[in-house]
Formats: sequence, structure tokens, C-alpha cells
Amino acid sequence: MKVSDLSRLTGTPVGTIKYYLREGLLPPGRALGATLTMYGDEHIQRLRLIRALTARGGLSIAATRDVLAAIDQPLDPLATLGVVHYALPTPVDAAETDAVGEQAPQVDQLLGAMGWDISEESPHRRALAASLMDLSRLGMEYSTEDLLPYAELAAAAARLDLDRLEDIEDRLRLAEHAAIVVLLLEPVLAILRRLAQEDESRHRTAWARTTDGAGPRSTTRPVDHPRESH
Amino acid sequence: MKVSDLSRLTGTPVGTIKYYLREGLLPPGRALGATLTMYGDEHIQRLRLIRALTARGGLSIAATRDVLAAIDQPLDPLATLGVVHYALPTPVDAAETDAVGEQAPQVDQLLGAMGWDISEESPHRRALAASLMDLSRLGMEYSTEDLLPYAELAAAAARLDLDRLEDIEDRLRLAEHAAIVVLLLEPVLAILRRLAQEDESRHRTAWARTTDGAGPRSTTRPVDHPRESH
DNA sequence: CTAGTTCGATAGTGGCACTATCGAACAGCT
DNA sequence: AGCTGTTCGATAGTGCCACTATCGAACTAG
Repeated sequence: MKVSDLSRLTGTPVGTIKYYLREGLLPPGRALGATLTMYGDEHIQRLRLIRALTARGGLSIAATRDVLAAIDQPLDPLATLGVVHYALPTPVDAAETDAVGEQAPQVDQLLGAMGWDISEESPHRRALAASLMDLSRLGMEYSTEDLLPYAELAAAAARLDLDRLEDIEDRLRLAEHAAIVVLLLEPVLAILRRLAQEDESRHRTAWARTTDGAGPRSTTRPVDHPRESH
Repeated sequence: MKVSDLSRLTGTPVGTIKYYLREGLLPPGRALGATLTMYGDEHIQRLRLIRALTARGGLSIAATRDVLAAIDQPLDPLATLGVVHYALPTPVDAAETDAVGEQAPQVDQLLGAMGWDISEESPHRRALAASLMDLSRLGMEYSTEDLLPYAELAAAAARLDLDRLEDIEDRLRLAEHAAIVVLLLEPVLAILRRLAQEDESRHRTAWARTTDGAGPRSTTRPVDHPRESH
């Protein structure tokens, strides 16, 4: 398969393929001469993955390269998940380290309450602290109690994610699938939440109208905590 | 308060403030002369919101302007949520309309199964179809049954979101808070899911090691469906 | 009166993700 | 062998975006 074929089959312009090759996102093909290089099905697959991670997942070329590098490491599959996590961009600029420190206790409190065992150096700690700081500065304080139900939902989602990964028989591409589950399911969940918000708000508005009340009251109930104790 | 003060209090460079004024993200101050324009606390608040939406939420300046415009509409609070939703960027390029159509039946099936009442023109329909298409092309088919538990989690999250909004007493800024809940809680949920994945994968790896099994089995249980029938 | 600030307008910068062009080296066909 | 078209790697250019810098004029505070 030549570049032109690769281009045609994936809908990616030749120039872009060359660019990805230059940037190390695509492994080079087999050069059979100065004007003939052959590519295989793995290039098609990789190209699709690149486009999904960048166009849909919103990753930069650099971040995509990191993720792909993590995928290509022949690591313990679940360890790969960690590497992929670390390769992800978590927008926290250096200037707000102080702000992050301010929220660190609350992050610790939440992690403790959930019984989550999270590495001290996880970038997600900082990212979470930064987001909570934003919310707080905007006048929307979220306490640990406020966050706990969300954390329970996240835990349930994570269990679904890992269930799916364990069912994969193709061990060779497990790392790839892990990255896909982590990254491409994220927009799916975000969209589902927005859809649910639309429906839920419709329901509540209707309720408020028909009962002429001051608005519906909370319909939330405690979420059960499915992992069997700690 | 002068620009210099506004700049100092928010940590935003004067040049950037001027830029936001030009772009219509910040309302102009009260001009008291050719070299003196006064700004108020609402400008501080608005500036913080802009920075949160762009730097944290990842919105473009244009998308931020749309969201802010939605916020400034004196609409029914829950309608505002809809307007905010429509102002959000959903990365689906025109070229993949066919692919979207291919997945449309599955989207309908999911919405039907959840009993969600979603407008036919919602951009989220297309966005979801596009994401499912990506997954399918990458060899990770998600059936309606696979997605349902995620949708249940999303519904639970949406209920939490709206509970919070209903508890807000400051009706004037409700639209603003709605945007914050929709947009800035999104990265929080994403981070929580990643943290949960890290913890869950640690647990499963440990389990697999101690039991010397072929890997842990599913720990998922059915999620209950909290809204009282349809 | 003077030094410094702010105004609006315009132009420039840096980063990113491509995209275009070029000459040389072939490949495939006749 | 000759011709046409493709591909090669390298380099340079493009378009967009989010700022950032500069400028002269107008003003304000001390």
C-alpha cells in the first residue's frame, strides 16, 4: 500500500500523513526505494486512532504522540492505563500553584472519603484542586459532601470502563483499547450528561408548571457505595 | 476602578482586558472622559468567568462569547441551560454527516430506552453519533446495552446538577451558575473518573496477583433507575 | 506645568496544525 | 530506451487563534 492508497482509504490528505510521519505519530513504512514506501493495515488503524484522539478527543499533536508512545510500550496492561493518564493534558498553568495548594486539603479529604489510593504525584490531584479553586472563586463552593455523590458516579463509570477492558481478548492491542476507553468515552459521557440535563430540566419545568409550586424539590437519593467496604 | 486596577485584581494583563472588550466578552466600562473609564465588581466577576471558561473549560473566545450572550439573556432559568448547551462547541465536522446518519438509529434507540425527551435538532445527537462512529471504526462497538449503564450515571449526575441549581437563591445570576455547573463541572467529572480508574485498576491488579487468576471478573451490578417510572 | 496613565486603533507575535512546493529518484508502460 | 506520473524527503509557507506591543492623542493627579 502506497501513501496515496493510505490517503484514499482513510480520507487523510497525503500532506497530513507526511506531517504525522515527521512528527513521529505514524511509524515509517517499509522503504523499498527512493520513491516507494509500503504501508500496512496497522497504518490505517493508527491513522484512524490519531484522527480520533486529535479531532474528537481534542488532544494536541504532542499529547497524541505521548499517548501513542505509552500505547507502544509493552507494559502491564493496567500499568499502561497509568501511563496514558500521565500523558493526558491537564490544563493547570504554573502560576496557580499557590491556589492549588489552597485546595489540596479538600482533595485529600475527598480521596480519603472515597478510600481511593492515588499516587502523590498524580497530575489529577493538581487538576482537581485547580478546578475546585475556579469554582470557589466564582462563588460556587463545592464541599466534600457535595462532591462525594459525583465521585461515586465516577467510580461506577470506572468499573464499567475496566469491565470492558477485561473482556478484550486481543491482548496485543489492549493498551490501545485502554487509551480509547479512557479518552474517547470521555466526550461520550459529557454528551450523555448534557442530554440528561436537557431531559431532566424539561421534566422539572413541567412539574413546576403543573403544580404551580416554587419549583421542584430535590429528587436525589443517596447513591449506594458498591465496592464492598475498605 | 480603572483598567490598571482591574488588571491587578484579576491578574489579567491590560492588553488582554482590552482584547476581551474588543471581542465583546467584557461589557464596556463607564467612560468618563477620553482617558478614564470606570469598571465595577461585575467586571471582576465576568473576567474570572471568562478565564475559567477559556483556560479551564477549553472554550474558544467565540464559544465563550456565545455562552456569555446566553447568560445575559433574561430567559427562563432552565431555558438558559438549553441556550448554553447550544452555544457549546461539539466538534463534528461537516464531512462526516453520512457517518452520523449511520449511527443515528442507535442514538434514537438509546434515547428511547432512557425515556429521554430530546429535541430533534439537538447538536448532541450528532455529537454522540460521531463519537460512536469513531469507536466503531476503531473496533470498539458500543451497543445500546453497553451504553445504558453510562446513561444512567449521566442521568444521576444531571439530577445532582439541577438540584444544585435549584438551591441557588440569587435568581439574577442563575444563568451564570447554570453555565458554570454545565461547563466547569465537566472537567471535574472527567478527573474524578480518571482518579477512580487509577484506584480501580490498582485494586483489580492486586486482586489478580493475590488470587493468581486469569484476572478479576466483573464487579458491576445493575444500576437502579431512580426516576419514578415514565 | 509636568510626569504618568489611559484611550482607541492598528499592527505584530508566537504557537499550532497543517499545506504547498521543489528537485531528485524512481515505477510502470510502451 | 523513452516518457509520464508518482513518491520521496526537505523546506518553506499558510491560516487561524489568542493574545501583545506600539502609538499618538487626550487627559489626570500632584
